[in-house]
Amino acid sequence: MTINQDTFTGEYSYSIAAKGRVNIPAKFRQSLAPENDQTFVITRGMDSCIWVYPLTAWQIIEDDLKDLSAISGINRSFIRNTVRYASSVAFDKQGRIMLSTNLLDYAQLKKDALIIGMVNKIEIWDPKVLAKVDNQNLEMDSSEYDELADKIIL
Amino acid sequence: MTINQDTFTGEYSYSIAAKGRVNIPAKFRQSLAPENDQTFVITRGMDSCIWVYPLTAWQIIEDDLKDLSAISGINRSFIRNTVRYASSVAFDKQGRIMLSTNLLDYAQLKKDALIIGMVNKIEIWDPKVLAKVDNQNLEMDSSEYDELADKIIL
DNA sequence: ATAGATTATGGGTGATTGTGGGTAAACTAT
DNA sequence: ATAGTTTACCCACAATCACCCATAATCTAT
Repeated sequence: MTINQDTFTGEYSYSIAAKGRVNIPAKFRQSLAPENDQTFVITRGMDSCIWVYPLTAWQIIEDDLKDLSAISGINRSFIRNTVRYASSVAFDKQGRIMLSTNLLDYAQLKKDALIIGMVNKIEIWDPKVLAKVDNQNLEMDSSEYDELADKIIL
Repeated sequence: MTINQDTFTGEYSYSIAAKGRVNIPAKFRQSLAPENDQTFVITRGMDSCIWVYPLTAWQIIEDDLKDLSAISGINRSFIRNTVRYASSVAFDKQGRIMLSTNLLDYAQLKKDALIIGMVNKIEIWDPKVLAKVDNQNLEMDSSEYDELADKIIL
């Protein structure tokens, strides 16, 4: 039973085969709404990881970007940086997607991959890289964390 | 599976053959709507790059330009600079288009070309030139950038 | 506990794509 | 008109990718 359509939670660890393919957890595939055509959009995340969006979610982002005029230089570089590394991928019969070497390098992925549900999107991490980032975040001032706690009631 | 008709994302690197031909990435060719007749319009970009539009998208731009009054000097020079270097090109059986030496010089293209999907259009860059422009943008005031990021939630 | 179904992971093959070059037609300039 | 140059179109090869099948591991249900 899935919680919500196009909503992802939980952590899964998979291995990346020689061809650069990773499995999308079965649960995530099931919660992907049918109108996505078994297709995700993968791109660079803001941390050293890969972001994976359901196709329809990404289309909304694209529509927003289309409204930005290219006459403004800021708009141009924003658009460029946002879509530059994005590409759509459908998963194969075994439920895997192919990752480009560009994205693999960016996320420092080698053999093992950690796949994490991030509500509206999915993140793919190298386990060691994520551990490092986690430690850094612990050292950060926790006041910002408290601010968030006011907004979201757990 | 393409994301949207006449919509382009992702980065591809190609080489420019001796004849000044560049490949249009297969994915871009597939997402080009059939009514474009395999034809693009290429012109100078506002950065040091080449802009590539689907034919039908360019026709809309031309219509918009027609509505600008020629009484204003700004309008006249805007129209002139926009249209001056534009020409339509169809890609050959291998999916390549020919670039004029004029455009090649303008974008400082030599051997390698970086092709970037910019949602409604395509950009062709020399890798080094783009790297330089990227750095400049990083140094720019980021407050406007943050504003955009607030509007478009990734 | 066992059988059946589902899931994860590996490999193989044909089709597609990128890239180089070749040839004939079209265009330019003397 | 003719020689030289450019352009359009075609073919060929190598590398890559999409698709299919096979097997092992895991989960589900009785």
